[in-house]
Amino acid sequence: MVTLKDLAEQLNVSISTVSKALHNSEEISPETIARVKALAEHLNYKPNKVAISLKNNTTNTIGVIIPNILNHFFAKALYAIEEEASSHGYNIITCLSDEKKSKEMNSLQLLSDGSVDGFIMSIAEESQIDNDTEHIKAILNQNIPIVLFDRVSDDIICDKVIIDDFGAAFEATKHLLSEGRKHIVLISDIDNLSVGKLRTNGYVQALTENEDYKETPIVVTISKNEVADQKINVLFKEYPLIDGIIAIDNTSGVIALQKAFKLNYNVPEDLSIIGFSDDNVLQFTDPKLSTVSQHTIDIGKASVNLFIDRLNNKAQNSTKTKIIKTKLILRDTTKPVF
Amino acid sequence: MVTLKDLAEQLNVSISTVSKALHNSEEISPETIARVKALAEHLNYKPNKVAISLKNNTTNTIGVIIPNILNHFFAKALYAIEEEASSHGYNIITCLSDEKKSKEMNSLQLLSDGSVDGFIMSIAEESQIDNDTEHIKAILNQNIPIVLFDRVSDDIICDKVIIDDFGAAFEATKHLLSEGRKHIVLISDIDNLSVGKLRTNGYVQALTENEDYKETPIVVTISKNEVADQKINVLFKEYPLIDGIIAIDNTSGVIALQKAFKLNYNVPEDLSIIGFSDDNVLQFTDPKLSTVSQHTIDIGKASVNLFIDRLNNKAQNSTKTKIIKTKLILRDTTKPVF
DNA sequence: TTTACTATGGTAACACTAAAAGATTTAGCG
DNA sequence: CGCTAAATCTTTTAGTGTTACCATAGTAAA
Repeated sequence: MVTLKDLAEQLNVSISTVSKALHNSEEISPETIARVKALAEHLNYKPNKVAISLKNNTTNTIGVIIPNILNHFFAKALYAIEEEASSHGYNIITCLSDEKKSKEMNSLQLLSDGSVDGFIMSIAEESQIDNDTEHIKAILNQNIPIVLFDRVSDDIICDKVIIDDFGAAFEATKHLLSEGRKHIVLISDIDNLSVGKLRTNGYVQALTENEDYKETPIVVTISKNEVADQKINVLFKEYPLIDGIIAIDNTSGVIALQKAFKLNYNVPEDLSIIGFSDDNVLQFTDPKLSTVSQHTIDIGKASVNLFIDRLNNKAQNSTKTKIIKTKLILRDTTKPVF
Repeated sequence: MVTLKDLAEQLNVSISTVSKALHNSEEISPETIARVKALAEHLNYKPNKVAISLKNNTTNTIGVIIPNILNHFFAKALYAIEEEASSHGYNIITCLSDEKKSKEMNSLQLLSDGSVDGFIMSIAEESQIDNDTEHIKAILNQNIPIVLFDRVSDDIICDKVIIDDFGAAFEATKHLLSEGRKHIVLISDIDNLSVGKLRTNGYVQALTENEDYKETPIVVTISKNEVADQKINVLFKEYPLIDGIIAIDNTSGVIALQKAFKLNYNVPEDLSIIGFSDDNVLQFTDPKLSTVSQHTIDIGKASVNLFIDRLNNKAQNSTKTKIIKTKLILRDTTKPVF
């Protein structure tokens, strides 16, 4: 790479003259500025980012730790984070925790060596199950900012971006009740996660506070080593009266719809289904799945903006939690509202 | 962050003594080493990555430019790249070109300021359509290494990782012929891309070199602003005799299966379908889609390894192209082989 | 000649490491 | 014992690319 030194030598001026010239300093004569810029242009000079980072003690880089990039929600969040970050002149270093605490810890450790100005992350499943977030707090104690999104922890005091998980599930369940559904089941493969628990609570709350609803809430959880297909098949067999499904994770709704179709349920006449999927799954379903839209793009953007606010005001010791609104989008797997 | 200077001051020794002690230099007395290490540990000292990068003129960071992270193939490739890179001590800075030449160019420009040691990338659709890759060549001319994967260009001389797109489609088509299919249609929403063209050629070649096959090849292309659903519905209407489908992109196969099912085709008795999807879509299909597996993980890993080889031997001026084997996985949407 | 200004140069600092130099201790030997 | 040579340990210096700050040379006006 071409350096200031190279330019200075070729132009027979000092390094600091070159530096000033490139910054249009008024101390430097117009002719010199022109000469310097011409050569810089010609040799494709670029200020060395690493040197500037060292000098300024800031990298303009955000460490982004994602639990599982193959989950469409996180892929979309990453998309939004990248877009918003790059529009603000930030690069992102992506780390994938693979839902493992060890990898999460490792990434935090490694990148807190000055590689990044801070982190945007969603907590790994394993960390949530163990309820062990010491490694995250340790980073915050070093005064390195972190923004948590989606999967958060009350134990960690930092800026956060979440959706109203309880409210979203509550509203979706209310909708099924308003359709007159009497046997509403919740399906979840994220039972371990904070968001999963909150959504389940919302569902339960909606059912219990409805006086006409007689059934006890039924929560079907699908764990890592179970196959959703089979579990859902069993569900239909065990609860043939089922007439409403809330699927609170990314994929179960689609699978449930598939199975219902195979088993000749009439959707939405006999059975309504609401998923938490993003619209990417719609291409795979017919009829189109009604979903709770999480506005993932907004989540990503808000995370970046909170992060940048924090950098600009590190001292600020009150933290913000931004709640992104969800939207219940009724498509073809629920009855239309009148 | 704690620096060597901080440690030196607290211990009343020089900075270089501290540095050497931490590197277990034999020049330093065991007691001093112990004292230094104890304090370093206690204060959680970490060598500043940026300073080391400046000194060594290497960042241990790879710039990864992905056209579309919402495409499962690329998400999985990124997953593999991250995993392999981090296991070799490299970080990745992720940029999303969003299929746009301008964003791709921008990312290359910005990161070639010393932020990364080189790039692993797949060419944006727009760059491929315009057949304009000057911006990529410009980086190579600056002696910054690039590994291209999946979407490559013959114009660019660098290390590459690809699959045998022609051969994979050829083989899949051959399989349908061996089933005795007489009306085989190819569906593609990646008609613009190098890989799309190669796969199409493979399909055409398989058909034309088969003497018993009478039909002319039929290629249904789905462009960005068309809806796959509708286009595929039209396909079935226009070619009711259709008995074989090769879907060469990530999603069309699943959609075709959906539609076929709706239209009461018997799969695989009356109609066989082979997709190029990754196994993530299987959860959404019943019967399970037969696919060409691209071994995406291997593609990602191979890219990283080629990249590291290149860094270790920058001078080497012959370039390598690694071809990752594909595998035709016959599931339930094709007839079993006897 | 002093003052004021213009244009440029030099130095230090960011955190680190390699190489050279310096200081101190130890060993060896007459 | 006393001196030197060798061994051991520590410090200084320089360099990575950049910029902020301070210094200086030269010129022109007062």
